[in-house]
Amino acid sequence: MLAATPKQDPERRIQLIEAALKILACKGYHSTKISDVVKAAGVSQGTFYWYFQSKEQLVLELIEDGKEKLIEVIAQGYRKHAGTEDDMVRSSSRLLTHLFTFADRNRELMALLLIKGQGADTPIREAVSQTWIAFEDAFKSNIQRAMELGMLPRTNDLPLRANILVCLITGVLSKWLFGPMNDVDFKSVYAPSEIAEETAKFEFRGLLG
Amino acid sequence: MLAATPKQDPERRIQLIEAALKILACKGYHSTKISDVVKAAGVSQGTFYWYFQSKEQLVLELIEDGKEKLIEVIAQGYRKHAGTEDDMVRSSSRLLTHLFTFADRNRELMALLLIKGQGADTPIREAVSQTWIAFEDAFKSNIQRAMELGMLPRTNDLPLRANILVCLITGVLSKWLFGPMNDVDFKSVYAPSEIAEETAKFEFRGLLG
Amino acid sequence: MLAATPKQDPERRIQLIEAALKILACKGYHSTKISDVVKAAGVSQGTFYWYFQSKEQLVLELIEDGKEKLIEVIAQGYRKHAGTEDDMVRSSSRLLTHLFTFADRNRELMALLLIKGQGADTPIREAVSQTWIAFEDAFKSNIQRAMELGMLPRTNDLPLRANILVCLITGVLSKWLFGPMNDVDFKSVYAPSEIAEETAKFEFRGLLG
Amino acid sequence: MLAATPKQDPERRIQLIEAALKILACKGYHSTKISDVVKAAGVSQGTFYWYFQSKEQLVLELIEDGKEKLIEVIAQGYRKHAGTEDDMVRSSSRLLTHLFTFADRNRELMALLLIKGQGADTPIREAVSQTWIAFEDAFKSNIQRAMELGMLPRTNDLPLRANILVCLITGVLSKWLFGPMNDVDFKSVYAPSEIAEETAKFEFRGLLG
DNA sequence: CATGAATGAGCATTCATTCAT
DNA sequence: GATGAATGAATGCTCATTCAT
Repeated sequence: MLAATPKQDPERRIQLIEAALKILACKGYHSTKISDVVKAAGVSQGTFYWYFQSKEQLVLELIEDGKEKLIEVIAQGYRKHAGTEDDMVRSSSRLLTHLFTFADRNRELMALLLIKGQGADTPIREAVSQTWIAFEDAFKSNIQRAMELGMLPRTNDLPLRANILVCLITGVLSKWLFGPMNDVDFKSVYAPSEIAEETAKFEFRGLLG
Repeated sequence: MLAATPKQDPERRIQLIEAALKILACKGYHSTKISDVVKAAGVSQGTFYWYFQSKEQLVLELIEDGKEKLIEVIAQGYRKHAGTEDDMVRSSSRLLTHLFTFADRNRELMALLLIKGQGADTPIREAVSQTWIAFEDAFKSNIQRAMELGMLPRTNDLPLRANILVCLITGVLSKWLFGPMNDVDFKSVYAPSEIAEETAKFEFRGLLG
Repeated sequence: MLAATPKQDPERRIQLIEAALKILACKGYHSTKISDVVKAAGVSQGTFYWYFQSKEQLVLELIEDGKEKLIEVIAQGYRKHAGTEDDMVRSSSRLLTHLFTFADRNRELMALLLIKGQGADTPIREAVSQTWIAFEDAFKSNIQRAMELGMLPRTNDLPLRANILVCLITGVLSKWLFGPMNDVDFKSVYAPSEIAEETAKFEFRGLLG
Repeated sequence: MLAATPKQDPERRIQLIEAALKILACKGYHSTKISDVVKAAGVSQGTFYWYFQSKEQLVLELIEDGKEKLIEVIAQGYRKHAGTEDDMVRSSSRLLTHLFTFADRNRELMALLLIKGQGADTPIREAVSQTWIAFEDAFKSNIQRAMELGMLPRTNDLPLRANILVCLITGVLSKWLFGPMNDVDFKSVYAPSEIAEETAKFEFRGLLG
C-alpha cells in the first residue's frame, strides 16, 4: 500500500538530492555510500529513508527529473518554417548552445546520465537508456521536420541518421564536460557556444565542412 | 621474467577470462562477483587467484589487452598517398568496417571499454580513459596526415576535430553494438560494413552529405 | 574532537572489549575471530565495526590502555627519601604487590601483553614492545633514584640492571599468572603479596638472600 | 595406520627445517606460510607434505628437538661436590655461559621457544610449555643439590625458587637475544659470557650483590 | 519528523592441504 | 619421490536498510 508521500521538508529533500548528485557524479553509483550522502547533507542516516525509499529509488528519481528537463531544452528547437542552409546551421547551433549551456549548469546530472549511470544496476541503466531514447526521439522529429521542409536530403533511414546525430552530440557533450578522464571538475577550453557551433557545423557538413 | 608469475594452464586462463568478460560486460564491475566467474568457468574460488592477482588486476589486464588490439586496428588506416574525396570516404569506410567488425567480434571487450568501465573504481576508469586517449591519438595522426596531403581543409583546431570525430565513432559504436538499452546481446539490423559506410559519409559530409 | 568518532554506547563498547580480551587472552590474536567476539558479546557482526575500526585497531587500543595503567602502577613506587636495606625490600615488595594485584585483576590484559601479543602482526608486536620499554624505563628511574640515595651500589651499567630486573619481574608475572601452560585461568597457589615479597627478596639478595 | 616414515632425503628435510625455522622465528606461526617455506627451501609445495604431516607437526617436531638439546645443555651443570660461594657463582656462570652460547647459536629455535611459540595454537603452546617445565625441572635438581650440599639456604619452597630463577633466566635470555623488539636479528652489546656472569651474580646476590 | 545504533547478508581474498601426473 | 595446479572452507570487513526512542 503506497500511501501518499508523507509530509516532507522540501529543503531537506533538495539538500539530500544535491549531496547525492554531487557524490554520484564523482564516484558513481556503487561507490556512492548513503552514509557519505547524509554526512554531506548534514542529516542522519535514518532521515534519508524518510525522504527516499531506497538508494536506487533516489537515483531513478534523479534520472527521471533529468530526462524531463533535457527534453524540454530540445523541444524548443522544433522548426516552424523553411530556411537556407546557413539558417539551419545557425538554428542548430542555437539549439546546441542551449543544450550545452544547460549541460554545463547541470554537470552532475549530465555525469549521471552520460557516464556514471552505466555502472549501476539494471533498473537504473534502463532509466538512463529511456532518457536517451526520448532524447533521440526529439531529434528525430526535428530532422523529419527539416526533411519535410526540404532542408535536408530525404533518407529512408531516418532512425539511423538520428541515431548517428545523437551519438555525435552525446559524444561531444561527454568529452566537453568531463574531458578524457570523465572528471566532473574538468574545465574545457571551449565556451558552450563555441563547442555548439563547431558541433553544428560538423553535424551538417562533416570533416569537409 | 618479472615477479615470478606462476606457471599456468593457458586454457584455464582463457576460460576464466572469457567467463569474466561475459559477466563484466553484462553486469558491470561491481556486480560481477568472483564467485559467479568461477562458477561459470567451472573452477573453484581459489583457482581464480592462481591465475589473477585480484579482481581489479584481471580487469586492468583485460583493458590493457583491449587497448592494444584496438590501436592495432586503427593504425592500419594510416594513409600513404593523396586521393580524391571519394577515395577518402571509401578509405575511411574501410577502416571503420575493420573497427566495427573487430568490435562486433569482441562485444564484451567493447562493452567493458565503452560502457561498463565507468562503473568501476578509479584505477580501472583511468585505464579505460587511457585507452580512448590512445584511440583519439591514433585518429589525430590520421586526420593530420590527410591535412598534410591536402585532402582535408586545414584547421588550427586539430584536437577538437579529432575529438568530435572520436565522439561520433564511439557514440555510434555504443549504440550499434548495445542498442538503446546498452544490452550486450542486442543485435543491430545493420551489418558492420553498412554502419561503417554510413558513419564515414557522415564523418565527411554530415547530415547534408 | 579527532576524526569524528561516532557516538557510542559505552556499555556496548565495554561488552565488546571484555569479550574480545577474554578470547584474545585465551586464543591469541590470529585465532580470535571477530565472529566469536560478537557472538560472545551478543551483538551482530556489523556492530563490532561501529565501535572499532578494525580487529587490529581494537587490539592496539587495548594495549595502549594497558600500557598507561601499567605505568601508573609503577610510577607510584618512586622513592623520595633514603632508608635502610629492609625499608627498600619492603618498599619494593609493596610496589610489586600493587603490580601483581593489578595483574591479577587484569589477567586477560596481562596475557595479551606478556604472551599473546607476540603471535600478532608487526604493529601489535611493536605496541607490546613499547609497553615493556616504558615499563623498563619506569624501573630504571626507580633504580637510579635508589642509587642516588646511596641505597644501591652504583653500577655503570644501569640499563643492564634494569633489564635484568624487568626480565625477572615479567618472567615471574607470566608464570605466576598463567602457570606452566600459559593458561589464562591458571590459579596460582600464591597470593599477590606472597609472590611479590618473594620476588622482592630475590630482587635484592638473589638465591643467597 | 602410521607406516614407517617413508624414505626421505635427509638433506631435503634439513633444508625445509632450516627454512621453516628462519621464517617462523621472524614472522611467527600464523604468519609463516608453507608457500614461503618451500620457496625458501627451493622445493615444491607438495614436497613439504612428503616430509611433514602438516605445518603443525613440523613445528611440534622443531620444538621437541629444541627441548632435548636445551635439556642436554643444562644437565651438564649438575653439581657433584660442595664449594665456596664464589665457586657457586663461577659454576653457575659457566653453566649460563653454555646456555647463552647455545642460545646464541640457535637463535631461531630460541625465538620459537621463548617468543613465537605463544602465538600459535594450543598443541604448540603446550609443547613449548612442556619444554620450559623440563627446563625448570633441570634447574630444580641443581638447586636441590646445592641445598643438600649446604651451599644454599634451605627453603621449604623449592619450586617457587626454581620458578623465579627460571623466570630470571628466560627473561634475560629473551631480551639479550632479541632485544626490546623481539627482533631475531637483534645484536646485543654483551658477549654470552658477560651476560651470563652478570646474570649469575644477580642470581645469587640480587641487586645488592 | 529525526536520530543513529544495530543488523546481517554478501564479498574478495588467503592458505593449508590434496592428488593426478 | 617430486611437482604445482586445484581446492574450498574460513574470515575480516562493507553498507543498505531498519526501528526503537
